[in-house]
Amino acid sequence: MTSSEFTDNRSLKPPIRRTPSSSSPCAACTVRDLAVCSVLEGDELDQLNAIMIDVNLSKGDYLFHQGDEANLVFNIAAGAMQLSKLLPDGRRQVTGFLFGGDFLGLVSNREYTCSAEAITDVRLCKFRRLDLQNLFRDFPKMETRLLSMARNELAETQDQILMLGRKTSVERVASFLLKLSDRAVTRGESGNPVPLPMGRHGLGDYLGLTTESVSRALTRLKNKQIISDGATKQNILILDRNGLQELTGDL
Amino acid sequence: MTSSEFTDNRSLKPPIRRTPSSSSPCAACTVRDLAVCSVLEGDELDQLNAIMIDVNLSKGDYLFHQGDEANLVFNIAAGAMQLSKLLPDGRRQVTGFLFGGDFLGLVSNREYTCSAEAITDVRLCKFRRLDLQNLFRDFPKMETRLLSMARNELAETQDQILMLGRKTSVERVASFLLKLSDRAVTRGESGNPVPLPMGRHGLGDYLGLTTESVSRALTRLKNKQIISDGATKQNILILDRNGLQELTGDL
DNA sequence: CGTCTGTTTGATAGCGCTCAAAGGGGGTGG
DNA sequence: CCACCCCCTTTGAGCGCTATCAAACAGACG
Repeated sequence: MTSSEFTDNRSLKPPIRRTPSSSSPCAACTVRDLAVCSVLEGDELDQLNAIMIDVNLSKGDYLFHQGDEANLVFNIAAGAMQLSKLLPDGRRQVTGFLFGGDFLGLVSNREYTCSAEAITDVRLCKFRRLDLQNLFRDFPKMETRLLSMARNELAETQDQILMLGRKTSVERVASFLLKLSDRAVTRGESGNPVPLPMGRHGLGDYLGLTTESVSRALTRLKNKQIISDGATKQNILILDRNGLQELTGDL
Repeated sequence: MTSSEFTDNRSLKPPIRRTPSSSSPCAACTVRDLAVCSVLEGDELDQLNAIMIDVNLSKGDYLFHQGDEANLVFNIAAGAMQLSKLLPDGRRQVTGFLFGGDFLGLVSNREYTCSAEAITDVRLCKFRRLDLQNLFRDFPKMETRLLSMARNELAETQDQILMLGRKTSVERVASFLLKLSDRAVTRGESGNPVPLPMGRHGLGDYLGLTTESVSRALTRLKNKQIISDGATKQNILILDRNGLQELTGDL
């Protein structure tokens, strides 16, 4: 394990374009520096590419469902996905949103513990779990990288727990907007206006609120002149970032 | 990565005692089969032992605080600890309880993202993060094991998110009692009565409730004859396990 | 232009929080 | 050994935040 793998990469700089050192499609990937693949180069990428299958999803497609046998893992190349868990009576909890560079299937052992739905058109790299496992044997640094990503995911998840357990509806929405903005910056976008690929329903199910409560929280933020509608409802313009930060409850 | 590392070990059997194959203290450890160390043997354990420092904590002691520089990681040998995050205004969220065999410090990169408090007397193995890192270079299987543990922790954390986001107070308490009971079984205990080393306050801060709400939920379960007080308030007797399961909301 | 879906706004209700006080158990000192 | 005290837990009364139910509104699409 290199020492850099132990450092915080939650605040990654925008991806740096590399000069293609190989003919594999990976070489041109725009999110490679964010993904597992960032630790591989040249010939190694070719080997990864050999076991990779391209998959395209349309908005609304489910990639897998909670309880499906988890033989496949994925790497998101472009687009956004939503992970959710369902209670038998229909209550739903969205456990996370995934974007380009995110790894999908890390948690699962025997079966997927949640469902994965495309909330935009999505392009992803599919791997048979066993194939990837075999590659780990040759490139242990991939496992190191995956552990590092798991560590970050765990840290994020615990922030979510704090949010769900102790924050008010406005604090939750404020925290979420800032987080989404930061993530957009990580992917090399401006982060303002904040892109909201998910609907209010998905948002509510992520924040532990109803769509109505999300809507009311947003209205209150608008009334306070802290945010405003972007061009569409899928975009929110942050007018007063400091004000928004103060309303997160995190200070 | 061996294929067994990809299998679900959330339902581990009670620890199997090994015949000591080495003179290191680890050989006699009762939770070794649950911990990172389970993948090491004989000579390898000696190397682990060489960089390990024994630590003892009394109930109430803090091992580290949120924001401290995270140079150390730990393995809990015996006792129970409580991890918590604090908001500036004093609201607290307990993110997890750790028991024998659990790894402490997995999440952290630069600094600890939460505080760790001993809720019973605790014995633990302390490692300098860098020392352990170096050992990973020699024994990549430790990293594999750690990734497997991270995967399980992530799965548990997502159950917690579902609970905090979508469950009622009674469902939260019911889920928690069953989970704690299962964990006790994993450690080789009976699981009934359920040991509750944490106070009602810690419990509430874990469940996203107040102590009063926890108390009321427990009272309701007692009135329904589903649980009853154990010998002390630190123990709860499950009278009707099926009834308790039905009240978790998970069916 | 009409329909359909998703969002916002409004009125009301309920669950869990807050504030308050009583109950209980363990430890300490007399 | 008992009495007292302190802290934790339980119980009670009332309130507030978010859910629920319902309807108006808006935007996308045919």
